[in-house]
Amino acid sequence: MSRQTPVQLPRGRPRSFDVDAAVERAMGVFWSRGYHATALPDLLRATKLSRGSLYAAFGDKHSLFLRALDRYIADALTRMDIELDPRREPVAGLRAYLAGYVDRTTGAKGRRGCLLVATAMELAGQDAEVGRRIAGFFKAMEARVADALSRAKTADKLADGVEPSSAARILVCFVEGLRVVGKTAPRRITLQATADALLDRFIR
Amino acid sequence: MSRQTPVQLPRGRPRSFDVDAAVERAMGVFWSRGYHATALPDLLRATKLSRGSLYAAFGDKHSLFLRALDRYIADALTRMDIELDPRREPVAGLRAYLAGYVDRTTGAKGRRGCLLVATAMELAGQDAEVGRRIAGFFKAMEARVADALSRAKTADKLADGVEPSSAARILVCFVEGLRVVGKTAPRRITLQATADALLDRFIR
DNA sequence: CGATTTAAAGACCAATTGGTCTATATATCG
DNA sequence: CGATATATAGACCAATTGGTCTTTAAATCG
Repeated sequence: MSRQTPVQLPRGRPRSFDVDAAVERAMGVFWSRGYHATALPDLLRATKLSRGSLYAAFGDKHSLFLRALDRYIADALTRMDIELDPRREPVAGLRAYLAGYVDRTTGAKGRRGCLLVATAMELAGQDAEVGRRIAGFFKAMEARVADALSRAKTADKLADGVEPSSAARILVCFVEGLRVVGKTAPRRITLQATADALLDRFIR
Repeated sequence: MSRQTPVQLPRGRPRSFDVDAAVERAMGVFWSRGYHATALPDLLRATKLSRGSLYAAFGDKHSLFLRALDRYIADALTRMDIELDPRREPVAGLRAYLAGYVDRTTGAKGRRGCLLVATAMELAGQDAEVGRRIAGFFKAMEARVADALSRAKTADKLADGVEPSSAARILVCFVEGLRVVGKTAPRRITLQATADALLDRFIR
């Protein structure tokens, strides 16, 4: 028996903008420009909010950034949960996972980069809130990849001597490195071949 | 018969500070804080120069940054030239190369990060001068690693099916990814084992 | 309606930004 | 010495920074 929401229903003019959409637009700005290079006017333009509304809704620039980062991380983990779904064939899942990174690392997307990697480099060392999120993301990603590799091993699809947890760490470093190298817009075909070559070292 | 330097010897008070040392100190600041987060007073404090001297010697913040970046790149390439010296055994060279990255990715060094990766993420997409330097560095690194792998292959030290140029691209992505993951200060022993596991997939 | 709440617009703020310029001291030359 | 060149210290600048606050309009309620 689910209760109706117990909060007092608000009495005045209701909120007229979509907070999540605003976070998403702000995320886009931080993603393209980085934290320090993003100025308030950029965020106001992107969210189409007034200064007052933005500060009322999010507190300050840093809090809004954390919301945007959380959104980015959640999106990435959701994507991985689809690609590496335990009901799929694990090697196919790993291929999809790598192909996704190759895709995001090529051309304009590649040049735009990755909010997570950029944030790791720009803030993770100095900002504890950010640092915890970045570390948590890498851990979560590694766990998912390791799990997929484990299932591949169970299905006897892994090459001799490949240990899932170790190979997972290799793959995590590799894909994050892809995001770095992708800033110089290498050719898609090259990246895809590189990713394939790495995975081929792991599978039977 | 080498001529004396043909430039007019300067007539006034000679420069009394070491330009290269100033670049190196500035590099340290950019390295620790990133480009946008570095303010002029930070650079003046680090270089112990007055505003006037700094602008006279380097033009502006951006030019000084490029000098610092060039210095960082030159140092990195010099290091690689030693580690991957053709007169050394190539696999030992590759081990030294990876061990160097593991070392720089652990603990305080790891948390400080890598000026090159941070710059790639912060500026490479928007700043053409920076973009060219980053792309050039990755290309130079890849060439050196590929060369070492080629020599290893000639010495029949490579596992079956390992292609030097492809494996070099994998290693470049891997080490740059290490620098990203290193921002969350993972354990040295884990990173070393991960690097070893990767290299072991390539050698016979 | 009137009370309440939120929105947008923009004035306003102190602090900081990158950068210029002046004054003055100092070091080297012929 | 006098000319030349460079150093430092710091005043100064317009523009921008993140952030607050006030005003006014709109939207919902009882």
